[in-house]
Amino acid sequence: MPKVVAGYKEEARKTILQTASKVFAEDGYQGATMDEVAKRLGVSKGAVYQYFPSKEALFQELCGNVAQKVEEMLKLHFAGPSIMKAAENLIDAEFDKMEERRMLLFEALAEAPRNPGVRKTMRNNYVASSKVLADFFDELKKEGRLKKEMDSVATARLLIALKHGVTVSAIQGLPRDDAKKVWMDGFSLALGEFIL
Amino acid sequence: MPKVVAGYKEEARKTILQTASKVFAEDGYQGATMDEVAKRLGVSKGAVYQYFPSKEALFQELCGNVAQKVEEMLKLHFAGPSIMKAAENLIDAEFDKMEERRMLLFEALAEAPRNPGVRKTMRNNYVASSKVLADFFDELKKEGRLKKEMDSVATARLLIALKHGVTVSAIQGLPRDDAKKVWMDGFSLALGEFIL
Amino acid sequence: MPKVVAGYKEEARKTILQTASKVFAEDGYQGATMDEVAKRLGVSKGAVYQYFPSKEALFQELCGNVAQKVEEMLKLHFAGPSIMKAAENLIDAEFDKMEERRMLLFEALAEAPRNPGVRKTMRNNYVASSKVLADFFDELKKEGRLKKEMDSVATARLLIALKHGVTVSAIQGLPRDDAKKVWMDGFSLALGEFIL
Amino acid sequence: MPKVVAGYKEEARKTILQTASKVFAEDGYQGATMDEVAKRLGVSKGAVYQYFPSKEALFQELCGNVAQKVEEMLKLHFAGPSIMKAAENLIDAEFDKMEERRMLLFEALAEAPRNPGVRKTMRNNYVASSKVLADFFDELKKEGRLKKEMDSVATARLLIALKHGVTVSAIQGLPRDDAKKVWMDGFSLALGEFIL
DNA sequence: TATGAATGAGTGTTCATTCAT
DNA sequence: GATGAATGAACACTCATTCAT
Repeated sequence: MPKVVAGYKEEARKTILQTASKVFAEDGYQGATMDEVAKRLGVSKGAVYQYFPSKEALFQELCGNVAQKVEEMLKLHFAGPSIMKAAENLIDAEFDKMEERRMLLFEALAEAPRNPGVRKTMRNNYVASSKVLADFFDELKKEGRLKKEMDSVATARLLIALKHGVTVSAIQGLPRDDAKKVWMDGFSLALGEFIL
Repeated sequence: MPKVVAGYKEEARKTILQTASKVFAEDGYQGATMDEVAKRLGVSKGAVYQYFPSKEALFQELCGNVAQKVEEMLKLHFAGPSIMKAAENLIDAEFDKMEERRMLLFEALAEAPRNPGVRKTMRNNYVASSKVLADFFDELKKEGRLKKEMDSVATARLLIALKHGVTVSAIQGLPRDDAKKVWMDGFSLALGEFIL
Repeated sequence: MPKVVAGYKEEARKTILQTASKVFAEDGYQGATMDEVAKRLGVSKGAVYQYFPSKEALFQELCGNVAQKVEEMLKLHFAGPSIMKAAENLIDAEFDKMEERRMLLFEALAEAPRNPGVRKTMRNNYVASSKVLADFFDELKKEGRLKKEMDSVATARLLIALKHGVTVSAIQGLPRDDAKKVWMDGFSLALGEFIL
Repeated sequence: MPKVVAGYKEEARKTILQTASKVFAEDGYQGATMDEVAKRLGVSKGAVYQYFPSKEALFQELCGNVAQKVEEMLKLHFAGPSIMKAAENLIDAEFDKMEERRMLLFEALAEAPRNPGVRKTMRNNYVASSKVLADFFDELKKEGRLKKEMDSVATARLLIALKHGVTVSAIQGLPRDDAKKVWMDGFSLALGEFIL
C-alpha cells in the first residue's frame, strides 16, 4: 500500500521533494532531520529512505531543482511585450513566492565548497540558466525587440549575478522596495540602451 | 594559568575568533565543532567556553566581522588614482584572499532567516557598508574624480549587490576570469560615464 | 503465480536454503539480510516469508545441513583403496570447495551458545557424523583394511576434532600447505599403525 | 572526573575491555551493542567512545587478547614435572574458566573472513602462539624431558589444531569427559613416544 | 500466492555542554 | 583559569517483519 503518495513512484518522489524542500529551507541542510521530513509527510523514516538513499541525495536533488526554476521564471516573465515590465514582474515574483527557494539556494551555496555533489549540480544549473537566458536574448534580437549589438552571454551573466546580489542584499536587510530599485537600476543599465 | 593568550581577556577573544573563523568557514556552522576550534588553538574545550558561552554566540560575533572587512577593502582599493583599476584590484583581492570570508558570508546568509541575532548583525553591517561606500563616492565627487550627477547611494547599493552576485556566480562554478569580467562590465555600466 | 519454484513447495524450500546458505556464509548470520536473500532468488521478500517464518528459522535449518555434508564427504573420499590417499583427498576437497560451508560452520559455532535451536541441531549432527565415521571404520576392519585393535569411536572423534582444528588454523592464517601437513601428520598418528 | 576507572587512562581501557569481552561473548559481535557495554560499565556511551573509536576497534583489540592468553596458558600448565599431567591440567582449565574466551574465539573466527583487521590480528596471534609453544618444546628438549627427534614446530601446530578441534567438538555437544579424552588421546599420540 | 511499500524499533556514532579537579 | 572526562540527547541509516493489493 503506497502511502507516501496515492500511486506512482515518481509522484512519491515529488511529494517527498516538496516537503523536504520546506524542511531544508527552514532548518538548513545540516539542521534538518530525516525524522522531521518523515513526520511532515505523515510517514515513517524508512519510507523516505525507499525513495532517496540518503539525506545528501535528497538535498542534492533539491539543489538541482532550485536553479531550474529560476530559469523557468526568467522565460515566463520575459514573455510579455515590455522588457522593463518583465524585469519588474520577475523581481516581484522572486520576492513574493520564492522565500523557500531562496533559502535553499543559500543553503546550497554554503554547502557547495565542501560538497562536490552539490558543487557539480550548481555548476550544471548555472551553465544551463545562463545559456537559456542568452538564447532568449538572441531570440528577442531576431524578433527585433533588442539591438543586435548587445552581448547576449555577457548580459545574461550580469543579470544573473545581479539578481543573486539583490537577493543577498535583501537577506542582509535591505527593504524590499529598495532592493527592487537596485535590480531595476541595474537592469536598465544592462539592457536599457538596447531595447527597441 | 592563562593559556589562551598571554595577557588580556580581549586578546584571547580575538585569538579565538580568528581561529573559529577558519573552522566555521571550512566546515560550516553546523559542521564545525568546538573540539576542532579548541584543538587548533591548542587549548581545551573548556577554555573556549570561558570566553564564549556557546557555539552560537561565537558564530554570531563572527558574522559581525564578515561585512566590516568588505567595507575596509572597498576603501583600500579605491585609494589609487584610477577608479577602474581600483575595481579590478578589488575583485582580484576578493578572489585571492577572501576564500575564508566568502564562505563565512554564505554560512551567515543561510543562517540569517532562522537566526534573529545573525539577521540583526547582517542588517547593521549592510547599512554600514553601503553608507561608507556612498560617503566615499561623495568624497570622490568633491575631489572632482566623479561627476556630481551620480547617485551615490544607488550606485553603492548596486555595486554591493553586484559584488555579491559575482561571488555567487563564482561559487556556482563560473570561472574566475569570466566572473571578473562580469564584475568589470557591471562596474563600467554603473560608474563608467561618471568618471572624470 | 508461484515464482519461487515451478512446482513443489519442498523444492522451493531447497532453493531458498541454497541461496540463503551463500548469503549467510558471506555476510554472517547477523550481517545477512532477508532482502539480499530475496534479491538473489529474484523473488520478493514476502515470498521468502511464505516458506520460512523468520530469519532465525532459516538459519537453524541451514545449520542442520552443515555437518551432514561433512559426513557425506568422509564416506566419499574413503571409498578408494588407499586410506592415506583418502585423507589427502578429503583435506584437499575441504580446502577447495568448502569455503561456503566452512564459514557457515563458524557462524553456527558462534551462534550455538546463545541459540538453543542451533545448539540442538549441532549436537545431532555431531552424533550422526561421528557414528557414521566410526561405523565406516568398523566396515574397513571387516574388509581387512584396518586392524581390529583400533578404537573406532575414539579415532572418529579424534579425526573430526582434528579436521575442525585444522580448519580453525587455516582461518587463523596458517598457509594451506602447512595446514594440510598438520592434518596429514595427525592422520598418520591416529591411523598409521592400524592400516593393513 | 574519570568515572570509567579511578585514575589512569590505561586502566580505563582495561576495564572497558573486560566488560566488552563479556558482552561480545554473550551476544556475539554483531548482536552486541555499545549501549549494553556502556550500561554494564555504568557509564554513558560517549565515555566508551573516548577510549575506543568504534565498536570494531573494541572487538579487534579483544581478538588480540584471546589468543595471547592461550599462549600464557600453555606455558603455565607445562611448567610442572609431568607433561601428560600438564596436558590434562590445560584442557581442564580450558573447560573450567574459558567459556567467555572460547565464545569470543568463535566470534572472531566467524568474523575473520569478512574483516581484514580481525584476520590480521588472528594471524599474528597464531604465529605467536605456535612459536611460543615450539620454543617451549625446544627448551624441554634441552632439559632432557623430550627426545630431540621430535619436530617441535609440527607438534606445536598439531596440538594447537587439536585443542581448537576439541573445543569445536565440545560446542557441538560432545560431553566434557569425552572431549577431554579426545584431547588426551591426541596428545598421547603426538607426544607420548617422545617423553623421557 | 506473490509483491514491495511501509513500519518502527533499533544501532553506531557525534558533539555541545558541564563540572570536578 | 584551565582541563578533559563524562554526559545525554540527537541523528542518519538499517532491516526483520507485516499486510493491503
